[in-house]
Amino acid sequence: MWDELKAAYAQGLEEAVRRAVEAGELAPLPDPLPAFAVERPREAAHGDLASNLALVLARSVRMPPRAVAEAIARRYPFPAGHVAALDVAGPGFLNARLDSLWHAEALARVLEAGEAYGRTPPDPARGPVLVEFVSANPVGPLNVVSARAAAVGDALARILEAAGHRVHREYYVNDAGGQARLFGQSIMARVRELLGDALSLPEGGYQGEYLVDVARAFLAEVPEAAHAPAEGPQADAMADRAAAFGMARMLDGIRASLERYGVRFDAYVSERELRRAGEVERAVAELERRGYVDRREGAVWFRSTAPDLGGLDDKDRVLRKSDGEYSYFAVDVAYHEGKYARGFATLIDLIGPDHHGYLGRMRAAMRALGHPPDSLEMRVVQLVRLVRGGEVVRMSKRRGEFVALDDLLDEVGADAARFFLVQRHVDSPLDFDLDLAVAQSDENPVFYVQYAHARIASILRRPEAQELLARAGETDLSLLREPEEVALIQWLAELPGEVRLAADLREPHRLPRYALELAGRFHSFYNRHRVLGVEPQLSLARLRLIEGVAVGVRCALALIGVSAPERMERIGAGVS
RNA sequence: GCGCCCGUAGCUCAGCGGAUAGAGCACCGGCCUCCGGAGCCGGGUGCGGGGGUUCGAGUCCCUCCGGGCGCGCCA
Repeated sequence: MWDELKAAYAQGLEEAVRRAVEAGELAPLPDPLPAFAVERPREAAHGDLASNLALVLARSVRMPPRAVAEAIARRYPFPAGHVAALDVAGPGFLNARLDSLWHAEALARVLEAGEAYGRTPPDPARGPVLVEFVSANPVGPLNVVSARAAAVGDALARILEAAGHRVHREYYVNDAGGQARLFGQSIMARVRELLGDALSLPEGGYQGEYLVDVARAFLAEVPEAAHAPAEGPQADAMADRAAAFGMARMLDGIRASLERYGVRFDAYVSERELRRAGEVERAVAELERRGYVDRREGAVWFRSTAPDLGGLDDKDRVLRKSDGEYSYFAVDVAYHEGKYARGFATLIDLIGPDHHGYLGRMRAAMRALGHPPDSLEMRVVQLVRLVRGGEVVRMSKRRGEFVALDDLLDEVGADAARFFLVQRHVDSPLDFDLDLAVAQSDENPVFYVQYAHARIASILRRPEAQELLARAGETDLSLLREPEEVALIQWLAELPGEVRLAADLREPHRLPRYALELAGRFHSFYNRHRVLGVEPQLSLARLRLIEGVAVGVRCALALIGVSAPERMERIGAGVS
């Protein structure tokens, strides 16, 4: 909403410059003026919009910036847009103040748009975006880093959609290869344990106790597993069956957890299926056809350091190991190539910290296959530490004492989990304070925001409010002129820009912050001014204002998958 | 050693090259006959160091210091 206004202001300023030049107050300037900025100042005292135009022009017209600014201000074509006043400040900024008509119009637009506020209609000219996230190996329940990836990835997808992109959410299932085999062997070790042998897990195997249940179920499903040898080809075959069985089971659990969490994928893509469909061979053959493959030391290599690949990678990568197996990387190349083949223009992967550094080689591969390397993006989702009572909670999947997504949901609920996990910049590590997340207090940001919404709902439910709204004709929103009212409207007007920025920068954490600020401004307003019990016209305008705030809260929370309740249960407020 | 990320208030973190760098928590003091006090208002300290680019640098470049991560024919 600010964008149009900024553009109008910029235009007005350019016009003012032309007039000043014609009047001989400024030296002649090139036709398209040099680039200058129009922005929202951080300080309210600096007006509603500020421009550095005079500072930019100072050098070429050889005048002090303030003098340039004054010349421009004198020639500014009022009335234009909704600028009510212009003044020169600081080193030569041109600060504009808006009139209350603009604020009234801004609020009216929020109310009119309702739940669609802040959303941009899809632009068919832009290619669809594929967001791949979580993609945790199906060897156990999701841990908290996956929970973070799920919250962030889903929020990012929602934000991109709101910004007018077509989005596809995908989970890549690593259900083949070395880890899968190890997983199957770990299950078989548990099977033998159930049959009375001492537990002997393979080197680096999965230690989680939950595999005992998997082993029991596998034994029930495939009784002959009891007679499988511990080693040899038959053992391998049985381990593969155990792996497939166990992974299917784990994946079901993962899907159920995600469902509880409110995160849905459009597709789960199986590595095993990719291999079976021959996509890996095809991708490797295509790289070879294009001249990026070497054979040496018994292996097949991707020449990612080839000079025409732009130095994206610093080392060649193995595609096919000397034992004849494809590397993880080769399969992933095939997977990514497939994403383009399916028509996606932009690929965004959320990856774990252990995949850091993976981007270069994958971009090199995509470039070798003829795709623009910049169209593949990866964001590292950093670690999460759970903190309880000021102490870090230790977690280890290998040792089986993890805290799973399900445990987190049991403890704090989906709203708090998602809000907290999205709140921070993805690539910085996050400490998740479990006590704070369940605190029924003002310190808890989720409650702070949800409370603001419930409070508004509560006011709107009151009979006096209902009555006013019911017989309301035209509401004069320009009655809203108190600083707290203006501050709320201006912040509401920021939402569309904030959504766009969050989409462009791939930074979902902006939305929880936005919501927090909105709630804060609402509480400040509410504490200072009465909505009901003032004169009816003003009361009506304020009712519309708080409706607008509720819309803003709902929109912001919806984009991160957090609910906006109409009521909140007061804990401990018993009958008495 | 090479590469990437990070270093902002006592703590957790924001900060689109702009003006006097902001929130929350913690600490101190105020505010309910009144729409949900799960709230509001006030109080103070900081950009790791040094160069550079710029009218202007927390933000860009170089360098040093400190911390994390990566550098497999693992996935």
